[in-house]
Amino acid sequence: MAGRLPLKPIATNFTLKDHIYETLRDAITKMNIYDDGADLRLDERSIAEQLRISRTPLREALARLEKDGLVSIAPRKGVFVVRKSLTEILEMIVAWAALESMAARLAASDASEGEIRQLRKHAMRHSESSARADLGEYSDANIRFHQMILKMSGRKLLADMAEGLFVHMHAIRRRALGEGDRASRSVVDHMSIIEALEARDPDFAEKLVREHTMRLHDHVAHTWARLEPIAESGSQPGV
Amino acid sequence: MAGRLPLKPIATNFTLKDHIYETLRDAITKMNIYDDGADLRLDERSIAEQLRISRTPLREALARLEKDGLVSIAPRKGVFVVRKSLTEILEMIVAWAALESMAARLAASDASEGEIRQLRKHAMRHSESSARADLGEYSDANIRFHQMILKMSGRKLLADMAEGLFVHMHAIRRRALGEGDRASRSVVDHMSIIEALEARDPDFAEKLVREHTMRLHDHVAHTWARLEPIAESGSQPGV
DNA sequence: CTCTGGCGTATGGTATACCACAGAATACGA
DNA sequence: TCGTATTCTGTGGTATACCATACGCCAGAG
Repeated sequence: MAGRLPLKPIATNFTLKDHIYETLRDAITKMNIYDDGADLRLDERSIAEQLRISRTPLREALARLEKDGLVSIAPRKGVFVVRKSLTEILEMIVAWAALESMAARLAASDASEGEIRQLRKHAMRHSESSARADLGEYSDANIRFHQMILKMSGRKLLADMAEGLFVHMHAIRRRALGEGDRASRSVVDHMSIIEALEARDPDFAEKLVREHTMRLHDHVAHTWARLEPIAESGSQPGV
Repeated sequence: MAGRLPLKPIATNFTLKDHIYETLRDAITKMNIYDDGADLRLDERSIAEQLRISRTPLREALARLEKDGLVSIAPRKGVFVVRKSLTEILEMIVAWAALESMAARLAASDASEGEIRQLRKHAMRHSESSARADLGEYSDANIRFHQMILKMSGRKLLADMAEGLFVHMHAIRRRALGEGDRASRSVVDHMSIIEALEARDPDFAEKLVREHTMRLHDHVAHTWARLEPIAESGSQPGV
C-alpha cells in the first residue's frame, strides 16, 4: 500500500440537481424576501437558461426546496419564494427550542469535557462582538453556539432537523433584530448554559436552553407585531 | 346552469407526482423492509410502467421520498429503500420525544378543556385494546394519542415534523414490539400525562411525555440489540 | 486456472418536445 | 358603456429520447 496515490476518492456522486439545489438555497436565503417589492416569482425557464441547464434537474431541485419550505409550487401557476408568516416563524422557533433543549439535556450527560471546553472558548471569543453591536457577526456566532450544542448531543438527527429551521432564520434576522439589550442578555444566558453543562446538570441545561430560545420567540413576537400589525396571510402547507 | 353535471369542482392542484408520492410512501411504509431477502431496489422504469406513467413525475416523487429519508438515490447505481440503522431509529425517537414533550408543555397551558377531555376519552376507549394484547390496534391508538398531544399544542409545525418521524415507526413496529408488559405500563403513563394536562402543569406534562417516549427509546435499544447483536451498517446521509 | 482488459448492457441523469390549464387581453353583443 | 364569451399566450406538468457511467461478462494472455 505504500506509495499509493492519495488522489480522488472524490467527485463521484456529484449531480447537477444537487449543485443547483445548493445554489438556489443559498440565493434564496440571501435574498431579502421581506422587501416590499421583492420578486418572489421564480421562472423555471429563465432560471434554467441563466444556469445553462435544462429544466429537468432544476425542477428536481425546486421540489427539494419545496420540501424545505423555502418555495411553494402552485401547479400551473408558478413557483414562489415563501414568505413565512409570523405564526410560522414562531412555530419554527418553538420547534428549535424543543430540539435544542433536548440536545442540551443529552449533551450535559454525554458530551466530552473537551467539547464543553470548546463551547466555552467559542462563547468567550465572541462575547465581544455582541458588545460592538455587530449584529451580523453576533448573529452568526450565536447560531454557531447553538449548533455546537446540537452537535454535542451526539445525535446527528437533532442537528440536521434544527439546521432545516436555521435556514429560515437568516431571512428573519434583518427583520426581527435590533434591541442592543438582547445581545448582552444573550451572552449571560450562554454562560449559564455552559455552566449547567459543566455541572452535568441535564434538567437545568434543558431548562436554560429552552427559556433562552423562548425569549427569542417572545422577542420576535413583539418586534414583528410592532413592525407589521397587519394580519398575516393564510399559512401555506409548507415546511 | 341547470342540468350541468355536478362533477369536478375538484381535482385542480392535483398532480401526478403528488399522487405517486403518496402511493409510494404508503407502499414503502407497509412493506416489510427488515425481512432478510426484501427487494430494496426500486427500478424507475418498471415502476413507471406499472403505474402507467412516465419517469418524470415518478422521479420527482422519488426525490421527495429521499428527503423523507425513506429511499436513498445513488447516482448511476439505483434507488433503494432505506433500512434504518439502530442508531438512526433511536435518534428519531429522541427527536420525537423532544418535539412531543415541548408540545405537552404548550398543551398544558394552551389546550382547551374540550381537547383534554377528548384525549382522556380516546385513552380510556383504547386502554382495553392494550389488555387484549392486540398489538396492531394498540400501536395505532398509541400513535394517535401522541398525535393528539402534538395537535393540542396548537403548533402545526411540531405535529408535522413529528409526523415525518412517525412514518418510519410503522416499519419498526414489527421488529421492536412484543413485551406485553409495555402496553399496560404505557396505559398508566398515558393517564399520568392526561392528569398533568388537566392540572395545567407544563413542567410535569413535559417531563412525563419525555420520560414516556424515552422508555420506548430504551426498550427499542434493548430489544433490537437482542434481535441483531451485529454492528449496524454505516449511517446513510438520509433524513 | 487466474487474472486482466475490453466491451456490452442496464440504470439513472439530462435535454427537449409537447400538453393542459390559468389568466389576460380582446372582441362581440346587449 | 359594460359584461360576457373567446382566443391567445405563458407557465408548469408530462412524455420521450438520448447520454454517461457502473458493473458484469467474456475472451485472451500468462
